[in-house]
Amino acid sequence: MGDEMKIPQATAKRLPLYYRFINNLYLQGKLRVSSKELSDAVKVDSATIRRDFSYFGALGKKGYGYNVEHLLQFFRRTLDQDETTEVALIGVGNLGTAFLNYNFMKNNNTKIVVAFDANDRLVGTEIGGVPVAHIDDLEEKMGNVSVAILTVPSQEAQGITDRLVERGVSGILNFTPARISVPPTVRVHHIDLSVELQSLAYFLKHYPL
Amino acid sequence: MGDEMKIPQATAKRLPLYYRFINNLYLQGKLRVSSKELSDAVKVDSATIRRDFSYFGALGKKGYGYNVEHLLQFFRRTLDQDETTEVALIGVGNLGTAFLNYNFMKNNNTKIVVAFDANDRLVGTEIGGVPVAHIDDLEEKMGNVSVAILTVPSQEAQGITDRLVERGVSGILNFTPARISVPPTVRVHHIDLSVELQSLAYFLKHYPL
DNA sequence: CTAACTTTGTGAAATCCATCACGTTTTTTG
DNA sequence: CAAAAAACGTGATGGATTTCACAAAGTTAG
Repeated sequence: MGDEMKIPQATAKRLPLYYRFINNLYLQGKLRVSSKELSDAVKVDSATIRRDFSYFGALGKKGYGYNVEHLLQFFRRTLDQDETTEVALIGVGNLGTAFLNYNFMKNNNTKIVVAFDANDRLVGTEIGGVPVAHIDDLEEKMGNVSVAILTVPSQEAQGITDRLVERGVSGILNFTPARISVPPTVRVHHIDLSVELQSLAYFLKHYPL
Repeated sequence: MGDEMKIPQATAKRLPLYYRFINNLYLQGKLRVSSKELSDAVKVDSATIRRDFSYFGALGKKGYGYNVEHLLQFFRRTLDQDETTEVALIGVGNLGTAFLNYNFMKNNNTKIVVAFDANDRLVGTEIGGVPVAHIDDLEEKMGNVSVAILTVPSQEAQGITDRLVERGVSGILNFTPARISVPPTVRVHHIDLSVELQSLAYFLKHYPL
């Protein structure tokens, strides 16, 4: 594993974005790309892109740019694109349903393999090709997925989280407004939709561009 | 307007989060709260919370903490909670529908007032209390909303964005994987669901906790 | 009232990140 | 082939943010 453990987190967060755009270029048949072109596409400063890539060594050639196929293969390896990460989704409400129907597998190595909900009307059905099980059977039916998407009502968030952690989940994408507590070995990414909307509104009013 | 234009962006992004938790405390009848307690609740370091608050002056009292009601009133003013920001939603697919059904107005000063889609079957209906209009009538029916939520297919993203910008929208919450181009006077926040999921997977594999 | 305790607000240090600026290498053009 | 242009990789810089750590001020208990 880790050749390079020293990649800045900010860089790591951009890698999947780079990967997607490089893949698009590849599909379009482009052979080479410069940091400037990539910058226009992903809206990240070209110097930042070069810096990001440089953490992995010299991927480009001076005066030429980057070879698209080479870059793509590199990112595929780095992002483990050949190995699918299996994901469980907890809470098949509006948002959960949207994710199940969303085709995450397009340019993506993550796949929702099972969903859980407390609503008996949903249990046993399939949504977006994913079977829905009862939340009571969580421990029994979640297999060995290590990542969970949490789209339950906030009140349930901590309780479910505790069960997920107990079951060995090591990453949680939390869409509930609740800030959940986990042991230090578990990573949580929060996506708080109303905070995003409110902070956008705040920026608009107080940080005129 | 701006008494203090010098609040760090990182702080500004946390304000809505603080607001929500302080509101919860208020509803629970708590009279005071320390930065340490708040830290446990929102999972932000207590020194960071104190620093954040300090940009607005001395909101607390040494040895005591912060008076919940006072804090709440302060944040309500600061975040313009009394003035609702009207929002338009473009693209009533799975994700868009989820947002329409989601009750954004709970502890929130933003409200989706109109939605647009190209599907004639949806046009004229109401979802989550929000009327759906045809995308062709965008200019005519969006009133003077200044914020838009973009949940259209990526291919449409740039075209719709151009029309929104032309119509005077100054903030866009972009849920499409496309990186849209806007003039420098328009603020865009990207929420890229598959990037979030992939980067979480990457962190899990490469940044063991 | 005093002593022990609590908690803020903030200098100072540390960290993290983005960007500039340019030497170097390669490509392209004439 | 020579000169001009393109574009990388990176040292250095500056800016933003987080965190430490502690004096000052207030609270609580006896």
